[in-house]
Amino acid sequence: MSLTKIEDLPTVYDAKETEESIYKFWEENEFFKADAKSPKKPYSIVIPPPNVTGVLHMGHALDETLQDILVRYHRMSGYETLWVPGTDHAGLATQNVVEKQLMKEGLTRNDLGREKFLERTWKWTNDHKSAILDQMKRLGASFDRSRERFTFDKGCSEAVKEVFVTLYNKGLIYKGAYIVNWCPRCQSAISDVETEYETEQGHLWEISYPLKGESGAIIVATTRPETIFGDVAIAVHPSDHKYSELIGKTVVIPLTGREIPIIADEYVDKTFGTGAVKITPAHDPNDFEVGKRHGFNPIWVIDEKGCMKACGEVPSNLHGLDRYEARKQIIKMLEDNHSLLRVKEHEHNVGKCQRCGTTIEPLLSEQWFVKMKPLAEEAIKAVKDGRIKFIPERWEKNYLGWMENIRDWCISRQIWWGHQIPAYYHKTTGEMVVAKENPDPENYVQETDCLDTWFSSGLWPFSTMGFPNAETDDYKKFYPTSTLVTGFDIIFFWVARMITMGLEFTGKAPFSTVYIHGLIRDEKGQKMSKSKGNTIDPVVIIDKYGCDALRFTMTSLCTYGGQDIKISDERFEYGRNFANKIWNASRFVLMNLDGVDNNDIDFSNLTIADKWILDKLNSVAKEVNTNIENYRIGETAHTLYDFFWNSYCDWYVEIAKVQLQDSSLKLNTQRVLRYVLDMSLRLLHPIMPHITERVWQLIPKQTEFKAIMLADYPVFKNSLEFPAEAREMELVFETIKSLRNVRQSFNIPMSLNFNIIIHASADEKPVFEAIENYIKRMARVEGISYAEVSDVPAKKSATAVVSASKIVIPLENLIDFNAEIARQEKKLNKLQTERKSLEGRVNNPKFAANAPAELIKQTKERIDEILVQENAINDFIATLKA
RNA sequence: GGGUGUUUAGCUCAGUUGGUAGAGCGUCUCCCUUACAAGGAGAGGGUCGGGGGUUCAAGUCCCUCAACACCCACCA
Repeated sequence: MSLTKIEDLPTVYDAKETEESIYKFWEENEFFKADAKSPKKPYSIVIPPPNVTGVLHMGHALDETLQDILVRYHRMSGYETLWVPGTDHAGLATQNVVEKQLMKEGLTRNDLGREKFLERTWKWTNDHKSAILDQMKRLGASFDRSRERFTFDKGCSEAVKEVFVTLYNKGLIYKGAYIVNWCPRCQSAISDVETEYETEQGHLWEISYPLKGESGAIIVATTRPETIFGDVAIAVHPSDHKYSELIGKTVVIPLTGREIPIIADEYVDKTFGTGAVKITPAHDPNDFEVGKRHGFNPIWVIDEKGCMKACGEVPSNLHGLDRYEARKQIIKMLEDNHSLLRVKEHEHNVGKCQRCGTTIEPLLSEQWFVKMKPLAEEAIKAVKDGRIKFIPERWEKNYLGWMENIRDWCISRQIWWGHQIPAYYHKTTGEMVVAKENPDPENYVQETDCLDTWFSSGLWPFSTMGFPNAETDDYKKFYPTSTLVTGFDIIFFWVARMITMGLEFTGKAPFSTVYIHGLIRDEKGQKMSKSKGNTIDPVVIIDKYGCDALRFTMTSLCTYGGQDIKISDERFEYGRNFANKIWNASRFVLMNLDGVDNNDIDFSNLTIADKWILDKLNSVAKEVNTNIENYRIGETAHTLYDFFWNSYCDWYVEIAKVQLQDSSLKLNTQRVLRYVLDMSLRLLHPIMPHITERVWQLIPKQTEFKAIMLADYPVFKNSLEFPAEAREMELVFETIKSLRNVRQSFNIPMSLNFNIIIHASADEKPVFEAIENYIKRMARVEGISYAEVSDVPAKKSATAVVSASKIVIPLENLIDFNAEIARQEKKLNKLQTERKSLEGRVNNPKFAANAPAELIKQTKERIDEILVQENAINDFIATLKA
């Protein structure tokens, strides 16, 4: 890196310039590359692969930042760290994109045919495959691009085939006809988790089915009258007296006249609708079960496009009609026929395709399923026995609840873009073979269905490490992975399946911790979505505020409970301002390091301020390590912000300005300034990688590290503990603060330096003497003299009680003495209130009996302290009034 | 119907073994004090959703009610 002259550094931090050059510096030096042969202990994360069709959004920004923080922290903490990047082929999503392109050309995928369509989709994919990962570079992501993977690459295909064939051979994958969620737009089955329910205002139609051969009818309530042609029976509850006479009789379907029986089934709810249900096994999951129980053959009346089927069961005028159009027509026909008795408003939930929002059609069809129950057992156990831990813990319950009631997973999709199911059918006999390769391409054709895209993502933690080959260096070194970072919205889609598959195929939990963070929402708490137009583009934020500002702001908003995060554009000013603070404080330090040597701090020549900041830094290092280890990332950000801004900048740097004037202290002060800056930057680096690297490269020092990202992460050290001095510094702060308060209260201009008299207690006097220079400079004090605590303070003075001492500021005619009396009385009041409350406690015998001795001691000490201060204030007031 | 989360300063939210509340922004004063006005100094502001309980002591634990958000299930 080129070392810019300190004096040339701009006074405003230039994020753009910094981020570009710094990221390039890391990449060119291959600092992100992990070494599978390293003797260091491993830490690994696999990225939740973003869709190839995806564009970087705030959710990624948060997810990737958190991963990068963990990765950078562990890298600096001595782990051989690997972060595997990659993308997901996103079956349906990608297919839709390419189909849309074709549509513009007036083509459909069928015009091209499977092979040509795949060729085209591959081309599109190859053009876009890495775009989103390139965008993630803007986030500072330190993933190892040399290991970039794709869920549809060769290795992943191998893994998919291995897993599919094995599960099939174990009887855990089966093919069968079941009701699935069918998306008429995507023209494919989708899984249960891909179906989202929305409450809609609909209707409940009551339709009369006349009895065959006698008068009377049974009235059935339905929300979907268009399915009546697929009815195979009317069901009533066996114990429903209303209908007991009718069970076993035959009714006639209105409009077509087909005859169906009335049956009894426990499934029916006597209290809902009319208590009689039409049974349509081909188009309703519950009806399918009922139909199966009673041995009915399903009748299809709606096709894959959501249109009425052109079959004998459906009146010919409805053939090919869209389901909703057909519904209208049927209502009319039923009305004309006097079969429609009543229409009621009815609120109900309607399933929608997660991807396109189309109302799903429950459709009986032949699909492939994974038998989940047996697989789930181990996945439940692994979480229960702690092999896998969820952070925050409450998601465990969520996960377990789902796993314990898991249903089979429909994995086949009627699409072309994806892992084609490795099943082969004999061209003439139809015999099916499931195998990794076609046993005989002459005579066998492959199953046309593809797998759910989550099938391959479910293998991600080990397919990226070389599986099915368990002997690769990466697999041996980095599998199982350490932490999985993701949002709660894909626990079922992805996390649960990785756990299941990982345990089944590698015998190990694919990761030990699942760190679940909240979702990013807009300032009103609404989900961000393109359709709502409330999205915030991370790239825009980075351009405007800088990547580190984005990262810091988001990180600071993360809570341990994983609450959702509300953001708005202006929020990022927080991070930007902090970055600028770091920049300017660093500039100050760098500008004041002239003549400094390469030696470490001389511990025999430390001032109490030096000791205080070192002690503080030390405890911050301890806290930060603990917090990161425990996924308290937000607290980490707050701790570092507070330390750097409030302790280092506001106090230590100001004090250092005093010490730098003293030739006996200058050199060591420079070393302390440099050391604390260095360590602060290291502590901050995982959260704000660019600015810390940039500044760190400018610090003149001897170090074996080429970059801050490779430097040791600061940890707690006994040698940096100075508890006594840290406490003494409180006197400095209190003194200066109260003097500033006096100045403000009486509008004394900064230009006017006043003298003070310190009525110091015996044990505090030496401390005051040691800190005289700080007080003088930071509170603008001209001269300091001393008196006994017991001495009567001068008249016409403002006063401040600090600890056991009092500070008197003779101000002659400068202040309004009535105002000063009021000020003192207010303070007195506050103290008295506190004392009374404390005394009440101490005088309570139960408190004395039950409270810890240490607390009782502290309380008593505080009371004594207050009494001393109260007396002092009373003295002042008396003097003023005299 | 089942479950989870939220309710703390004007706004957005922190607050890990129970010991009388914090930050950022905003507000009010003052200040361009040679790192930083994206800054510095000072100030004001809360009966921690309501009610009850346990305890010497509750924002923190228990019960209950209310409002809001989300998840799961899905009765035609």
